[in-house]
Amino acid sequence: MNENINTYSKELYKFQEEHGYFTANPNENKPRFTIMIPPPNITGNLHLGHAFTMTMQDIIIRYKRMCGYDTLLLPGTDHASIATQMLVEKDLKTKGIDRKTIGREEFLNHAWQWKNKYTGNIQNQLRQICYSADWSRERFTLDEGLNEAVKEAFVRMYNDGLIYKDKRLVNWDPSLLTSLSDLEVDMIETNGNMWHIRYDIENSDDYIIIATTRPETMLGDTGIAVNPNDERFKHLIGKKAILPILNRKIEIVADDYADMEKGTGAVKITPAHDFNDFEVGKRHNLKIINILHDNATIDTSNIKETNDFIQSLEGKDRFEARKIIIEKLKETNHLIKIENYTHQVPHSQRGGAIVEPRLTEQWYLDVSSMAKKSIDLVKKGKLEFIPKMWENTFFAWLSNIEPWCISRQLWWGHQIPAYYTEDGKIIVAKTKEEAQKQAGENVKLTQDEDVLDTWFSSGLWPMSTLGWPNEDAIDFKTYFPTSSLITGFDIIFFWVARMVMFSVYFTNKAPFEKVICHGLVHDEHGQKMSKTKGNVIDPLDLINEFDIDSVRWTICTLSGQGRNINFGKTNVENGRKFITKLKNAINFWEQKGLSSATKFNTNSSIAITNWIIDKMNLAIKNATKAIENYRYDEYAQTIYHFVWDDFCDNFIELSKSELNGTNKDIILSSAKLVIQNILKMLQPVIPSTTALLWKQLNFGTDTEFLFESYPHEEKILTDNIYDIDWLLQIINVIRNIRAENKIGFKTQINVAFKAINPNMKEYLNTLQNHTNINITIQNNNMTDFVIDKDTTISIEIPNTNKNEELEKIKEELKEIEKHITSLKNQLSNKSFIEKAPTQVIEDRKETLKKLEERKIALEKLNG
RNA sequence: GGGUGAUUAGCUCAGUUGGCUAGAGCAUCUCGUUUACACCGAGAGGGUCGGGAGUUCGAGUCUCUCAUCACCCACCA
Repeated sequence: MNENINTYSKELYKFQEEHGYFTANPNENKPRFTIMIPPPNITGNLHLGHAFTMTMQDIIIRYKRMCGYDTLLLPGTDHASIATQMLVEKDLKTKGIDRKTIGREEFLNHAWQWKNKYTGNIQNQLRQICYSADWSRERFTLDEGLNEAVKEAFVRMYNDGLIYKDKRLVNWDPSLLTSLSDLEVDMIETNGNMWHIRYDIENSDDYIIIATTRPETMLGDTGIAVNPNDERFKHLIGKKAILPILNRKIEIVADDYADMEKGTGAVKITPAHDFNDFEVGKRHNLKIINILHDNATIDTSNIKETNDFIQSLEGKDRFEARKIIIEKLKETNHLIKIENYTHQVPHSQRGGAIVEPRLTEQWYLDVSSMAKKSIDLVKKGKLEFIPKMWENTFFAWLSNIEPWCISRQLWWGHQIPAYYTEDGKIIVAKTKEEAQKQAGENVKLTQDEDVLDTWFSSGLWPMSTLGWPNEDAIDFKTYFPTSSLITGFDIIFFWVARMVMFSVYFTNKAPFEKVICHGLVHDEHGQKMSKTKGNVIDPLDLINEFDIDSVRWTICTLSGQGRNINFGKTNVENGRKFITKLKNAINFWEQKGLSSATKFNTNSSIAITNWIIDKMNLAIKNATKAIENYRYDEYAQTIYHFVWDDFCDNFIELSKSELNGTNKDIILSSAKLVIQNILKMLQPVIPSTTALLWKQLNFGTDTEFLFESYPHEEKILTDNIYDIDWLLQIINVIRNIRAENKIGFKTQINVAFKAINPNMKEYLNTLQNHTNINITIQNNNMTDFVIDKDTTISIEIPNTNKNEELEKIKEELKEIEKHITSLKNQLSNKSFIEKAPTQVIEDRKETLKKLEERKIALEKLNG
């Protein structure tokens, strides 16, 4: 029992993995239950959030395995194109290597090395948390099969006209030198300035003032927009303004985009560097002048109105140029006002560079129709979100979705299967050979340099990992669509929506039946975990400090339905306490001779064994309901209370006085059954501890314990169930009396007792002898060992001389009277009687009756 | 600006379709080593369920409204 559970856990897992216990078998004639891992990025080690989501998956898989399913928990990792490339580049930089000098191929070698290292770490970590995954089916988003799937998907969608190339503004990361999708851009509130700049009107003394947060973009201004209804500027529409410094003449146009309330009401238009301006420019045929290089330094080559000052800006960083231009505007008296201004500025999610809209040619995927289909699928109930509220989020995003920019100017990823002839013709094909065939033997082809957005391949994950595009693959036929997806709500857009869209498009089916969205891990006070706050908890540290099962148990108890999972070490301490408590309880039974217990037999039972079996049945019922509904917290809580309150505090205490008597074996056999079922119910959550106990108690083999069948409710003769709450009351009252030495205490317990209890007399005698307390039975309908329902037991301790208890009785009387009055009022209310369901009325009457009995009893004691 | 969710005991949270005196864990206080367990046991205190209004025989639960907080989406004048 003192074996180090972490060590044991590793050995057990190793054995089970090596013997293929986690391996799915499509040939078995069993129902299927499949979960795909949300593939972790190979950018680092697993964090606590991963531990949560993976443990939740594993719990349900282990549960289903016990329920007789052929389970598949498919593991794998994601190449995480942009994030990984960034880290590999950074890593190379520390070695003094620049990616551009070593070239694409060499760089990819480094990236693969990186991949192998981190995949290894991740695999080990998953094994350490007992993730019972089918490693024979492990996949990586850049492996051969997935490459095949990605190419197939791309070619098909291209041929269907959904994938196309387009030149338009795109979110550009000037640090990583790649395009980004809308989702990869974070708007961050930033303190900045609003500069008011005067633009003079051509051939006039008049002028117009515009406000901007990015004055350097004026180099690319080709117009000014005012609202057509704005009286202030109506007279200027159609006239030309003179751009300061450059003296470029730009047109003043009327456009609804100009908001009269915002800024000065007049807005400068820079079509090459602002999404809205681009649209305005298109409407009014304004020129597009690009003024930035790809790394966001000033590019003067497109500026016709150049001069020495402009020349001096060439190659300067955008923010430096901003300062210089502001100074110049001050000098020339064009700067009217500087305001402090907080606004949302787009930052790259990776690396944090400020994103610039940039005019480039990129590949886009038109997702509008698959988005619609995906929405329908959920609305029709073919795909269910748990909790349901996330469906709204899903709908909201999909119902106004823009074309998805899928190309990235990176090396690490799926290279786009598009080939160009020398005269610029595009051929899209899965292989170069195929493209060559289409182009003709002698045509020189070069493949598109770009790679695909990493989410393109993860979007295909549930299909590609099972063998798609080969729809006859045995795994695909057997395990697709999968059962449940368990993941954090933060990737509903990035990942879930994309998987649904692709799956709907290619198979007309949802890729899973249910999506379970859990909250994100925060610290114990609900604060986000971050390195700067110093509140990050490493799951491996936790496992070392406590143990794997305590951690898994804690994860289970905390996995509620909320948005935040508040996690503190105290939680794990409590988890460990629970497991210790269970071990101690089992230890008690071992000492009492559990090993010699015979098989539990319904026919030979006594009050307390029936009671505990009844409680056990209730626990099994509630636990099953909870886990079936993915209510991990309720699952854990149900078992917790059953083990701690019913099994330990009450059953053991009740049994103690019986264990020397004739009922010993009956009690031991019921204890054995209960322990077995507790271990089984806990196996999905704490697989190692339960397996070890299973072995040590000689219930069976520990390594195969995970295949034991999940407990079912045990049959009891229904007329033989005892309500022994009163017995517990007696025990506790006596303990309390002894504890507080309350001499002169009188109390009375009403018995709602359903049937014969053959041990009654013996039990009471034992208690009397042990405690020197008088126990008398009132309302004496008792013939020897029978207690009727209305029997009242009173306990009395001699030497009445304290009135502390009398005070308490008086207080309770007051409370009861209040309650009785309110119940009586309710029951005499005509509308209540007419409208309330009969069950409710009956319940109220029953309560009233009980209360009145209690009142009489208390009054007697009160004297 | 649009949306979603939250607000219940000192803290962290449960509370299924409205139904008996609103629960748990932790924390606090009192008492206690009795046949496993001090990683323990017995007990106690602590809540006008964010404010207000409405529907109902009955509201923590449904509707409206206000307030505060969190998150998501959109927005670089």
